[in-house]
Amino acid sequence: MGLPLCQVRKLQLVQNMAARGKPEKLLDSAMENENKDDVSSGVGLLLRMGLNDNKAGMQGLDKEKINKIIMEASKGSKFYENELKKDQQVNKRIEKLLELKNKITDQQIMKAQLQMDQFVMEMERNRDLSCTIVHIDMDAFYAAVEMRDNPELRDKPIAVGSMSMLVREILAEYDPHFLPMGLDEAYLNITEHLEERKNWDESKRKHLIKTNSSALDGKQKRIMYDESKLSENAHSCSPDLFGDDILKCKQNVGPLLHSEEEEHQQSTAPTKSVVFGTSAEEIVEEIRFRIEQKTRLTASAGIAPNTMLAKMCSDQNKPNGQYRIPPDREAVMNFIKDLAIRKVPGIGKVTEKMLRALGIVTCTDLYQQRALISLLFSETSWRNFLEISLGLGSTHLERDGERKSMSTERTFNEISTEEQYKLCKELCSDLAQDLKKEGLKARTVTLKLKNINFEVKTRATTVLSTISTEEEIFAVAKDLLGSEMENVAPQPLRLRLMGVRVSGFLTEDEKKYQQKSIVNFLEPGKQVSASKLFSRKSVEENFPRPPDRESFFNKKRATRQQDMASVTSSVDQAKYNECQFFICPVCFEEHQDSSLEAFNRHIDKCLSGTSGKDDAKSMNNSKAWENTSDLSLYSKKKDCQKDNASNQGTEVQANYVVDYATNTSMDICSIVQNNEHNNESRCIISSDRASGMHEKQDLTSEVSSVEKREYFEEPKCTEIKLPCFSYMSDNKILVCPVCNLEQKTKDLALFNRHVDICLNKGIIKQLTENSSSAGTLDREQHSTASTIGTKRAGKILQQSTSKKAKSTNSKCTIESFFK
DNA sequence: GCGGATCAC
DNA sequence: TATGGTGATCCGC
Repeated sequence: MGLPLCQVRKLQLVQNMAARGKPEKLLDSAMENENKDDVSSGVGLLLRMGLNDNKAGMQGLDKEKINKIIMEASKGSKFYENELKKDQQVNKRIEKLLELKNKITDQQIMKAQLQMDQFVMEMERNRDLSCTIVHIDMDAFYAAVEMRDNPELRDKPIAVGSMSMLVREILAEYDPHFLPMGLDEAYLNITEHLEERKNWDESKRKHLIKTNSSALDGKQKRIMYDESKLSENAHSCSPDLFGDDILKCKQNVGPLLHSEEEEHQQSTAPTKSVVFGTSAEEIVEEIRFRIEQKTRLTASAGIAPNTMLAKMCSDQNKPNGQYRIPPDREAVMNFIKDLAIRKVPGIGKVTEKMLRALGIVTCTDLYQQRALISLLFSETSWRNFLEISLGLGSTHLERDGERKSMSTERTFNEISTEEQYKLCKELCSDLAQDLKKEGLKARTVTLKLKNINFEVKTRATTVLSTISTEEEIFAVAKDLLGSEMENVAPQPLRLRLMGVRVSGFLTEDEKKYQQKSIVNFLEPGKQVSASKLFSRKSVEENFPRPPDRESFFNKKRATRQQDMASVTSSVDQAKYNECQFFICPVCFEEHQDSSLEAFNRHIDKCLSGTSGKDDAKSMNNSKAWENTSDLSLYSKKKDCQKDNASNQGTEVQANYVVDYATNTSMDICSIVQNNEHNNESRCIISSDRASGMHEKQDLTSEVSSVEKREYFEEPKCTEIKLPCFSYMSDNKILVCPVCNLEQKTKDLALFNRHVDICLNKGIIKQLTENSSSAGTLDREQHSTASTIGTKRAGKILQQSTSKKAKSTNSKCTIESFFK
C-alpha cells in the first residue's frame, strides 16, 4: 500500500520545506528571475508563493536547494506569470493603503486612539480566562516526511487518522462536544473535565501501555519495555520523530509510571500502565498518549484560555509536544507580545504583507497601531486585529450551522468546447448526487473558470426557486458557460479548470414550509387561502426575487427585444410592454390581470370551485408585470398577439418564469429556438438521464433539420454551441408550470393532464424525502447570519462534513487501521 | 446578489 | 515534472 498522502500535504510539504530558505538567499534567487529594479516585487512574490516560514519545528532540511528548484522551475511559466500579476495587484492595494494613510491627520489619529481605547477597555472587561481550551493537531505531516525519507516504510500501513474517529474513541471522553476541524485537528473544551477529574480515583486515570509511546519519552528511562514487542511496532515509529533529540515536552511534569509487576519481573511481564495526574497538562499528555496508542501517530497540542491561543500553542512545540498558556492575563500578553502576526490563524500572506507595509510585524505592533488600523480597515477587520493584539479569542466551541455552499471542480489539460460542456455536465451530475445525499436544494449556481493563464473567473445565477437535480443545475451552468464562450468568441475558451458551486440552500424550515404549502394546496377538502400561496409576502419568503443580473437567456431576450424595438414603432413597443397575462395554477386559464389582488381573488375562487370564466375576462389592461416580476409564479408575459403580431408581422415573444419548487421530475431538457427573421431554426435537445447522456432526441417536427444542433456531438463539430433560448413565433405554446417544459400539445386537456402528472410526481417525491418536524420560517435571519462575524480561528465553527467525509472515505487505510 | 480575493485545511 | 479541491468570508459594487 502506498503512502496515503493527499495532495494537500504534498503541496504543503513542498511549500513548507521551501519556507526554510534563508531570506537573503531567497532574495538572490528572486533577483535572478526578475527585473532587478523591482526588488519589492521579488520579495513579495516569494511571500505569495509561500516561501515565508510560518511553521514551527522545521529544522534540518535543505531549504536552499528546494527554493532554487521551485524558482527555477517556475520561471517563465504561466503559473509564475500569474503569481507576479497577483502580487502586483497586492502591491497596488498597498499603494492605496499608504496613500490613505498619508491623508490621515494627527487629529484623526488622536480621536481614533480614544475610541479604540474605549474598545480595549471593554474587551478587557470581558476577558474570560476561566476556560481551558485544547487544540490537538496530528503530526501526520512529519510522519509523511518520515515515510518519504524511508522508502522501505512505504508498504507498511500508516494511519493518516481522522479526528472524527478519535471522536468516538477518545476525545469525547474529555469533551463530548469537541470540535473536529478537518482530518487532523480538533478543539476540546476540557473545563468541565478538569473539575470532574479532581475527584477521580487513580484507577480512572490509569492507562495500559500497549505499544511504544513517544508521548512518554520524557519518562522513557523510567519505563521498561519488552524489546521484542517494541521491534514489532518499530515500523510505525520514525527514529527522527521519536528520538530524544527532538523531544520537546517542555512543560511536562510527567505522569507517575506504574509497573504492574516488580522490576525484576518486567522482562517476562511486558504489560505496563501509566497514571496521569489531574492538571490540564497531564490531561493533554494523557490524550496524546492515548491517541498514539490508538493510531501510532503522534500529536501536538496547545492548552490556553481560548481557541486562538490554543491553536497557536499547538504549533509551539510541534511535532509531538505540547504547550500551555496559563490562565492569567500577563502570561497571555507575554505569549502574544513578540509573536509574528503571520502566526495568527486568519492572517495570511496578503494581510501580512499589507500590515508589514504599515510597519506592523508583531502583535505588539498591531496593538500600538490600533488607531491607524481603525482608520484604514473595515470594522470587522480592525475589531479582529484588536482582539488578536489583546490575545482574545473564542472561549466556547461553536458548531457550524447549516452548510452554505457545495461545489466541485476539476483541473485538466486543455479540452475542446464540446468536452467543456460534457465536463460541465459531469460536474453538475456529481454535485447533484452530493446534494441528494444531504437532501439539499439550492438557489444559486456559480460557474468557476480558470483559463490557461491561471486567471480565475466566477459567474453566478440565482434562479427563482430551488434546484437540485443534475438537469436543473446544468441548465443554469451551461448558460453561464455559453455566455463566457460567447464573450471570448471567435476564440475558444481555453480552460485548465472548471468548477460548479451551488449555494443559497433552502433551510429545513423553508423546506417544511414549502412542502406544507404544496400539500395543503392539493389536499382535497382542506382549503388554503390562495393569497397565502401566492401573495407577495408569502412568495418573497419562499422564493427569492429574480436576479438583478440577467441570465444568459434573459440577456439574449433583451438583445432581441432591442433589435425588435429598432424595427417596431415605439407605440407598439409600449403595447408590448403593457400586454401580459397570468396563468392560473388551478384552472390553467390565462388571465389578463389588472392587479395581483384581482388575480389572487380569482385563484381563491378557483380553489373553492366557484371561479367563473368571466373573472378572467374582467381583468385587463394590466401593468402589473413590473410590480409582480418578483412574484411571477405561474405568470407569463407576452405580446398581445392581436395587437402586435398581425400588425407588424414581427416575432411574438413568450417570456416566462416558472417556479422550480416542485420541479422534481424533469427528465428531458428540451428547448426550441425558432427565429423567423433570419430563417434560422435550431433544436437543442438533450436527454440528461445518466444512462442516456449521449442520447439524442428530436421531439419537434417543425425544426429545420439543416440547422439542428446538439450539445454533445462528437468533436467533429467545431462550432461553438451557445446556449439555446426560447424564442417562439407562436405564442400559444404551453409551458408546464411544474417541469418548465414546453408542451407539444395545444390541447388544453392534454396539457392539464401533463401538469397533474408532473405535480403529483413532485409531491410524492417531497413527501418521501422530507421528515416531519415543525418550525418557523426564518429566512431573513439565515441570510444575514453570514455577515455577523468573521470566520477566524478565534471564532471556531465546525467545518461542513460532506466533502470532508468524502476525503475520509478515500483514505482506505484509516478505516482498516482503526478496525 | 455578483465577482474578485483571501484564508484555512 | 510542472502548481489542488472544498468551503467560508469579506469587500466593493
